[in-house]
Amino acid sequence: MDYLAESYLGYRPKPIESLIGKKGKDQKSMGDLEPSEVSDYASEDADITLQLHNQFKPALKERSVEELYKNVEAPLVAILTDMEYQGVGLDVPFLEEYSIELKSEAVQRRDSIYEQAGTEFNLNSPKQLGDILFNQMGIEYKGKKTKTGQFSTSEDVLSKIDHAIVKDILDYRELTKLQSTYVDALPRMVNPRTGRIHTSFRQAIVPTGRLSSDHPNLQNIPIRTERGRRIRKAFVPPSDEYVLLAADYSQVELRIIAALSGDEGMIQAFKDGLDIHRSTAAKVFGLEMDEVTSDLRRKAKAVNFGLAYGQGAFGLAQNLGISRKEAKEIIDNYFEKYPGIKTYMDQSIAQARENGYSETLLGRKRALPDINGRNNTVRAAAERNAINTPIQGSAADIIKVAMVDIHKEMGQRQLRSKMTLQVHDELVFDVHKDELEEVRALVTERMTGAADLAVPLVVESGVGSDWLEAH
DNA sequence: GGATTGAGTCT
DNA sequence: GGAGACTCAATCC
Repeated sequence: MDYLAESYLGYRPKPIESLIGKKGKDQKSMGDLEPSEVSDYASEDADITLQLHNQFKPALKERSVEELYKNVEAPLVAILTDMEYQGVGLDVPFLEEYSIELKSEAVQRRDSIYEQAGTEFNLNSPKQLGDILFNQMGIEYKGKKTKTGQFSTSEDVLSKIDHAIVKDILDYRELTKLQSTYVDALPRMVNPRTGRIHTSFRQAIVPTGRLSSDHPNLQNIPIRTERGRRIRKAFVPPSDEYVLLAADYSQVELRIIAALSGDEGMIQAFKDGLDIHRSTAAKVFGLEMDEVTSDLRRKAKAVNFGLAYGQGAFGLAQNLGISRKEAKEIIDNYFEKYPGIKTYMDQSIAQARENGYSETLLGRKRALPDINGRNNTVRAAAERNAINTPIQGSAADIIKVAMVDIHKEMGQRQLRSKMTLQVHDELVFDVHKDELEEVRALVTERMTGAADLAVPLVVESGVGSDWLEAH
């Protein structure tokens, strides 16, 4: 190889260390190279590829992740490429109309704010806004300062203030966020050749194994508020011969917690197909299922949710606006009723401490060098990673397996339908109307069957002429 | 002009 | 003082 390259092409192979460095921050990826640093010669590329192979082959074996690589990550590369090429349809005229609507609303809010402040200023500057509200207008400030010593004007702080100007500010923020980040930005990203939006899915960014998406990020399209949701109406199929299919895993992270922990109570709740938050509330607050109020269900839901992140009493209290004492009681009660989960979380930390890493369902590993550190804050963060990584990462493993299965089967059956997006627990497809029932069944079956856990995996799907309808 | 900060969007 | 991302506008350097 070296001989051929050098003698026939006058090329001297570069040692691989010059490209990837030995370790840590010295590492350089192909993406970091200037165009002038990238070879014009296929032989040099091939040589570099071989050297990378020689580096990574033993490294994969060392970490026992050859199967994960061979069966999941490597096949996924071409699938993501297909999805990126396929792109998604965007209804540009719809967004152009919506932009005008948002703009006129925002202007009304802005003028109202200036009038109440008695002055005009840069409303988009948190620094100027904080000065106006808490110095000039004399509104009482109850939050904590930012790390640069400024007043925080975050939604968290503002929403606790009872003042008309604050409602206008929060409204203005929502309107301008939607407009600048989505409604105006997305049409500019339409590829002139395809007339569609082509995101980039990145496979090696997130330490837990999730994908990320950028240029544009299609994994954070709004859904929570009414104004935000409307943006999803702009995501459309390629023609009227197609519809959108959206399929998502129901409560996948909580199911993974149940399965990995082996907690009998939570496993049984999922086997029985119960409303898990209601079931949790009944257990924790000592009630029958039909005695659970919406407020108690909300609290149980917050605990279930915070669980996956290693959240403590402080965080739960903050989240629910209750006292630390009450939050602690709820959490203590929770672990008493779900003892398997408490044990599992302690074990997750203990195992990470012994190994120096956390591990997912398919053996993906995340190094946690700070897990034995002396700095309490840093160590606590590593302990939360030790809890969260197997949960978030196993969910990532599972949907990736489903994507590989579905893509393969769709290819073998020569279907015209295409997978277009992945949003962590959801897959989106352009589906030809003739194939709708076949694809819906295939997707549901493969997603459901992507892992064999102690609890069932449940998939919900919807169909529509836009992304909002498909949900 | 690039990097950082504060804010806000998603799972 | 809850996990993981990306983007925007203002501001800093």
